[in-house]
Amino acid sequence: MTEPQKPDLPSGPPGATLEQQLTQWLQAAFVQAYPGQEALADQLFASVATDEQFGHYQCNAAMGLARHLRQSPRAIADALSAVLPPHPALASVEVAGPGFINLTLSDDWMSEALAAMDDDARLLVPEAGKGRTILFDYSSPNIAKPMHIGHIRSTVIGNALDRLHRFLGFTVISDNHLGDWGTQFGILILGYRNFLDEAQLARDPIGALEALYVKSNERKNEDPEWQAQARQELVKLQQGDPDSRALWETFVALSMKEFNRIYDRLDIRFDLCRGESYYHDQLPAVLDRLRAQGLVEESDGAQVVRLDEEKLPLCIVRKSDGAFNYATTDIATVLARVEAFAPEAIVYVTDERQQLHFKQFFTICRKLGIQTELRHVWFGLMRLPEGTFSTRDGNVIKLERLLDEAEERALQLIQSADTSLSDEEKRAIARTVGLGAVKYADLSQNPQSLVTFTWEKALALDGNSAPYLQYACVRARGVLRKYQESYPDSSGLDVPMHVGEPAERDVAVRLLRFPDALTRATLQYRPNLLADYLFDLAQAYSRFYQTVPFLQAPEGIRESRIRLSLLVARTLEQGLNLLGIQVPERM
RNA sequence: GCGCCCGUAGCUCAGCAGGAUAGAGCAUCGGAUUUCUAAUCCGACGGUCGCAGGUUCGAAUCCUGCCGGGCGCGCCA
Repeated sequence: MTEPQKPDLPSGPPGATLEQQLTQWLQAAFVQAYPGQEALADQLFASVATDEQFGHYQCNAAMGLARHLRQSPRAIADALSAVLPPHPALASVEVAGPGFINLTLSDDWMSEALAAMDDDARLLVPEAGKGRTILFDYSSPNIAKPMHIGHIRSTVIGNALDRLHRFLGFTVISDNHLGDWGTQFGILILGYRNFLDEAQLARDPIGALEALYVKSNERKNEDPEWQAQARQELVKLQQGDPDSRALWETFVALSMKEFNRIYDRLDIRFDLCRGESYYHDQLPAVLDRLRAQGLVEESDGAQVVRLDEEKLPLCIVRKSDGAFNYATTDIATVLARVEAFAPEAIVYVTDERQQLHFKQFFTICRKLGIQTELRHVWFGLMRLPEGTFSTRDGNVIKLERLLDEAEERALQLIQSADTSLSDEEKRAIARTVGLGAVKYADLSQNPQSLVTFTWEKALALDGNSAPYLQYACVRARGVLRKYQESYPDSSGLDVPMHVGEPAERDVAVRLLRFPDALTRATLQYRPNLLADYLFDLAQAYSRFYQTVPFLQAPEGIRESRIRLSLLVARTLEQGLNLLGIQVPERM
């Protein structure tokens, strides 16, 4: 359930992507050429050619089918190409090597397809998620602790998945499941009552709360009496003691104020912000329900669910001291979400350390008869070159400091450039560029790889980075301005999209891959696939920009290239926006 | 001990529904600006895809074992 799935790309028009159309076309031919072998048809699919010397798309299925059909791959490829009807998109279909079927798009078709893309607000991306509801659970920081760089992946990746699914037409509910309940509050309240530094609280609320927690927790670890008092405080809070409750509300309010400031800065909003406390009073009912299904046993005083059949460790659903823990809360949360929103899937975005927990609690949910797909999208832990960071070791890097630093570096770069921009404009650009760089650094790599944080990498402003993409976009838009200055009397851009020069064709072919790249990135929960695509498109466009004249080109071609540039700009901007990254007007 | 993940160029990483000579960025070196934004482009250099087996016409990609690293394994979330 936590494994990445094959993309369940919708098949067939209306609203099929180019790869889907070509795949259908190949499969139909296969069924015709090999009646009675329909079961093998789904082995045929079109994919982007590995090398453009072979064409734009290819189908490699003949080699794999040879065994099943007891024919040579070459014969199969030939038999297929013999029955393949002409395809409007293709200039040529060629069998090569051992049995590759190479497909080359026709310039005329690309020209028309680009015009259609230009006319389409969705850039030809099908609404694969229309009528479907999905809930995303991401970010989920802990109250009374600062957001540090360890929170950025869940927040940024989760938000990108959220935006991507919305664009595909899914009804998305984003929910920030705050860590706002549990044992830590007993410790914190006790610390507050004994060590409070009011001046610090006024100056730096979260820093003050964090310090209180650390100090109180240290005392707890060496002083059994203190530990007992902390437990007392927790019991008082959970029993609804007004003083305790008021303190807790203060902690939550102070933290949320800070979190919201950061979310605003990150350009992230949640539909819901239901922390663990929201489900607190539903926990006894969850235990009852587990008991009613005969799932609960007692072990060392705790209530547990055994998962021996699934070869998983047992899961504690109520501690020996009578308190509930996170597993029970998570089950309650699923039950409440299913009842309130009836989503077809609930997706959790957290780091890899929680994999076992999710396997356990997903299994229990299935035992309870929950049908909703539960999926854990996990990513590798972020660490520092010297090792894992932790609040205790005091080596955390706060998220805000990272963002400040990113903006600062972007600002320095702008200052050193010769531009006519005002200081205010420069600061605005630096904000967009710096934030984009930080987000892109996380979104452009495979989520599952472990990330070793370095300032240099997180803040890179060149190469495969957000500023590169933003810059390509800004330049692509800029040509329109120049064109209008140079040709004020032009009759407009209502011209056919010309696909002639190799550099122009490279851009055209890539533009038309946008629907496939976006759909795949979304349905596989892998924003880095979209980032890869955007970088590839931006590179192709930069080459085009550098090598092919626009304003000097003959009339007609000139307008076509402006139009192509604008389409590139729209595509890049749409893609970046779906990653949560904005594009400045100038840079 | 058991489980999950990672190991690809000097560095950081893509690629992994098996496919044609293994890609990019950074770094290094050499070029390009009377012309659309040089935060750019072109070229060079650079790899026994951790090791060893296996499956296959074909393996960086799938399977097994080993080595190295990260993380997890009943009252934290």
